[in-house]
Amino acid sequence: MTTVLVVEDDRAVLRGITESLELEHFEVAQAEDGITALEMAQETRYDIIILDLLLPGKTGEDVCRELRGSGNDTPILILSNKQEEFDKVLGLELGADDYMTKPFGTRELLARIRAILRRGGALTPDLVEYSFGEVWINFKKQEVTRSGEPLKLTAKEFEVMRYFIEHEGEVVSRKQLLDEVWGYETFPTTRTVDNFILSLRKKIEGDPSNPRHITTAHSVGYKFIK
Amino acid sequence: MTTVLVVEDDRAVLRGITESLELEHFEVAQAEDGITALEMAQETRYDIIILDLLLPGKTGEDVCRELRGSGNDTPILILSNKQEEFDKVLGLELGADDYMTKPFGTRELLARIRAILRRGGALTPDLVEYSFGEVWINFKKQEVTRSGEPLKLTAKEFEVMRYFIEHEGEVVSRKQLLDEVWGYETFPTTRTVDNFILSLRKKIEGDPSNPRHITTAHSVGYKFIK
DNA sequence: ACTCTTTTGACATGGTCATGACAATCGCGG
DNA sequence: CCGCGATTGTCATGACCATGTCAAAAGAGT
Repeated sequence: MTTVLVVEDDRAVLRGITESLELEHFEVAQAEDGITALEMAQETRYDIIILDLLLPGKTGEDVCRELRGSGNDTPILILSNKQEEFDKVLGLELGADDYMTKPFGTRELLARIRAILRRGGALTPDLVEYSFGEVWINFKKQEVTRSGEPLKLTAKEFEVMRYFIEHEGEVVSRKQLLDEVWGYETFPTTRTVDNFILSLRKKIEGDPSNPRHITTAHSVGYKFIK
Repeated sequence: MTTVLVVEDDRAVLRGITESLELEHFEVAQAEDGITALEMAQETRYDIIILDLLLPGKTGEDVCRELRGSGNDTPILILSNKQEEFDKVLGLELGADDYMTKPFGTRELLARIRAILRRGGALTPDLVEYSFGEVWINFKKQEVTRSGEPLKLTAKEFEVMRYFIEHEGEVVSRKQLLDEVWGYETFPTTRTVDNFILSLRKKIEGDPSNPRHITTAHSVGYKFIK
């Protein structure tokens, strides 16, 4: 079981991240301030630490530096609100392994976590190619064909598609999609999701009005079937 | 699969190098101090070792000398912060195969790694000549022609082109280009990339406003197609 | 100092996405 | 089996954001 320490003072974000990680079967520990985080990290060995920069008590910067100073080399993924913040920190040779600027979708967060963990050891590689029915998708090349015919997806459509594929056979709610693909701090209406479904169906389904792959789970969400 | 051992105590640099190498499909092992590095090198046979001179525990100099002393002839590429440092070391007949002074771009690092490996025998030769559509490029001679007509690319344009060619068919993000071609310690705005795309298109595309080879992947990056 | 290259900034343009209206469909209870 | 409310399908619209493009500033090399 992979253990993750999430350090984040914004409860909403903390909860969101935790839920997403638990959904992916990570074991999650939480800290809401720098001092607690340090204590926890020194006591327990986590596989990775997700660390917000802006924290009460001690900043994430402090936490990071003190951990490294005490010889702790747990991989750290920094969350910051602005690009510039991290640039500054990077200049200070903080010793973090990666960083993300808010807002971010959970998909990206998970991808980065997996990338970091993969560096340290063994973990499954990223999804590059996938096919179902008459459709072929190559995420690396951002190319899609249906029955051999190339078709165009937008960046976000690729992301939604990827999410569906990674959760093949599961019912995913609109909220889940919004959180995971769009990110916590953006609040489009659920109508937006429907529209992406619509446009995806038009593109990948043979008969868009009788979808076979992206099916509706009424009053719950959608389900992708290979 | 080519294996590389990177020995570097600055995490940011270590991470940068690791990512670049992994992006180029090398298998990367990491060490952050001289002692660990020695152990790893004696236990496993790597195709090449990237070795920072300034290390905690044992200096890169020590590591290099001890390896050679014990009969290990794995190619070594030295990284040093200053020209003088290496000059000193070179006088000591250290037995390294090449060296670079920081800061350096990833392109240069990769070029040197490939050069060293090629000497040893195993690795595809460098990209010397390449053609697509009406365009011929000779990287060694730094010459380009389109429909037989010679045209001039700047040094950086050559590098961007080379990166595109080496990643033909893949979508590459602006960030990726900045990291890989410009090097991880420079932070030009992303506008810079666009302008290089613009100027490359003007030069190599028959109809620059309808690019066939350097295509746009909206909100993601660009893609080179042969 | 001059020239060529690279970077930056400004503006125009086009694509993408979010929203709301309305129609169609579903599920549930009668 | 029918009807009603709730949910989803569908489309048109406008705002916004990413990119195309150019010009000028900054930097590098000679």
